[in-house]
Amino acid sequence: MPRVDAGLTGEQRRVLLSAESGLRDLPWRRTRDPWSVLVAEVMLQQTQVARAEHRWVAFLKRFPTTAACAEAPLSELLEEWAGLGYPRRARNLQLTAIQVESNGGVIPNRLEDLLTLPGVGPYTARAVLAFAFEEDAAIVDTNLGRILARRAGRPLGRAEAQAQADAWLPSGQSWAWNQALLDIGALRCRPQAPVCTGCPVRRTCAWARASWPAPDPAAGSAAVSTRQAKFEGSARQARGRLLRAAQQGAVSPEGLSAAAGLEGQADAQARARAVADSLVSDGLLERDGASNWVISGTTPNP
DNA sequence: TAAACGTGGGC
DNA sequence: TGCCCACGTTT
Repeated sequence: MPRVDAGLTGEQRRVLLSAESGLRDLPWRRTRDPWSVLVAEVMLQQTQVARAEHRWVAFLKRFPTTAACAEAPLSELLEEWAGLGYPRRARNLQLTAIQVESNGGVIPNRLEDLLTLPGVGPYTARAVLAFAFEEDAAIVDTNLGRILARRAGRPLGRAEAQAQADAWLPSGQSWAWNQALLDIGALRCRPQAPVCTGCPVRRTCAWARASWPAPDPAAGSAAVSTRQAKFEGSARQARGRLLRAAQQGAVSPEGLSAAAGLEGQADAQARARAVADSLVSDGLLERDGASNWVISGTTPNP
C-alpha cells in the first residue's frame, strides 16, 4: 500500500486519508481479479450496492472465469441475474466473456480495448483499470458526477466532468482514490441532505463555500442520474414479464400477449410483438422451430 | 416512494 | 460532439 505523502495537495491527502481510515467493507473490494471486478461493476450499473452484494458472490461462484461464462447457456446466466433488472447486462457480460476468450482469455488493460467490450462504457472501463489493474484512471459515475459538480459550483458537461476528474486524480493512488470518492459520494455527498461536516473536500467545494445556494449544481450535471419515465404500464415492465415467462418455458404466439401482461389492452398483439422483438434485438429471446419465443441459445423441447 | 455506484442507439 | 431516451427491479 503506497503511503499517503508529499506531492499531493492538502485536499488529495485528506481524501486518501479518509480511505485509509476505513472504506465500506464491500466484497468486491477484496479482489483484484479483472473478471470479478468487471462482473461487480456491470452488476452495479443501475443496481444498488445492498442488492448486488450477495448476487455478485453467487454469480462468480457459478461463473468464476470468462471461460465458464462464455460457455454457459444464456438461460443459466439469466437465472443468476434474476431480480437484478436490465437483463441485457447479463447478455452483454456473456458477449464480453466470449470476446475475451477469443482474444486469448485475457481481459484488456487499456482503455480503448476495454471500451470495445459490449456493455462496457466510460465508467466501467475506467473502473476495471483502477480497481483491477490499479492504473491511473478517474471514474465518473453518478457519485463522482455529483461531487464534481458541487465542487465546481455549477453543472458540468460530460467531457468537462471527465477532464476535471482526470486532473484531480493523484498519480499512483488510483484504487484508493476512486474508492474513497465513491464512499464520499454515497455516504456524504448524497443527493439530498449532504453531510458536509468533516468532508475532506469541503474546503475546496464551491457549493459548500457559498452556503449551498439553490439550485444544487449536481442537478442536471453530467453522469448524475435523473428520474425515469413511469414504469407502470411501460414496455420495460412488459419486457420483464415476458422474459420471466420465457424462463419458465417457451411462449407460444397465442400466449404472447398474456405472457407480456398486456392481455385485454388496446393493441395488445402489436404491443406484445414489439416487446418480443426488442428482446430479440437484445439477444435475449429467439424464435424456435415452432415459432415460439424462447431464451436465446436454449434448445426447444423435443 | 423516489432513487439507485451506466450503456448504447438515435438524432 | 453532445444531449435525449430506453432500458428493470427492489426497498
